[in-house]
Amino acid sequence: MKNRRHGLEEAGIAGRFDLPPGEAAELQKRLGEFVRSEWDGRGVRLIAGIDVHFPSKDIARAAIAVAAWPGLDVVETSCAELPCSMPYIPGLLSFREIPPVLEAWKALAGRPDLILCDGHGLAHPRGFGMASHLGLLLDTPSIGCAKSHLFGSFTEPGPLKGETAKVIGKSGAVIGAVLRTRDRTRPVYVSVGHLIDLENAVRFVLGCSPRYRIPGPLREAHRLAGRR
DNA sequence: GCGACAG
DNA sequence: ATCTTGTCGC
Repeated sequence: MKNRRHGLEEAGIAGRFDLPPGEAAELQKRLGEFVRSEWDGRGVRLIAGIDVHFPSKDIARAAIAVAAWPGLDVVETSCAELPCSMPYIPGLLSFREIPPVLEAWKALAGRPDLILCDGHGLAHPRGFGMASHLGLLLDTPSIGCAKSHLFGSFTEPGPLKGETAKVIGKSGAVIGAVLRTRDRTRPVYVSVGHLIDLENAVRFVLGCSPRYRIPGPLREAHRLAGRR
């Protein structure tokens, strides 16, 4: 776990999203060293839900929905489109989806305190999923909230809202949580992105899901990025 | 070698 | 992710 200064030194390569698969995977391993999984207790007022849609084979459209916490009213939105930098390769999703997200983020008037990502964070083959990649680049606390499993072993959580089960990595460490956000509905997969711990990540995802399986901000971003 | 594989 | 309406279940 290196410090921010080293991160800045690697900024040049850190901003590359069109690398060959092998190089992208190597970069993930290096950048993963900068990820912090501790929450500093900062106050949260704005949560950004981020999602990316592909209106055509080679166009990526990102949408950000900024919601107030804990009320969840959407206070701002932003969208941006860019040509795809890479094809979809399991484990390298961030290299395909982050470019337009960075554009949409720049256009935001407010500065979100927390990012909710449609994908995994530490629960990833190299411990550096999209939520971690984005959180590190934006130096903002981030949470991975995926709709399906990618990496690690887990058991089924109980059937009621709020029940969880651990996701265990190759080393035996807890790398994520399977969380039921609605009674008798498929769970979501929560993991640390950056600058937060798993317990708080689960707490925020649950707090953002008063009614539906998908957290409000993510649901809204998905709707904004989708077909028009 | 075989199966798994975020969006 | 995308191609796509109605329909079954809580």
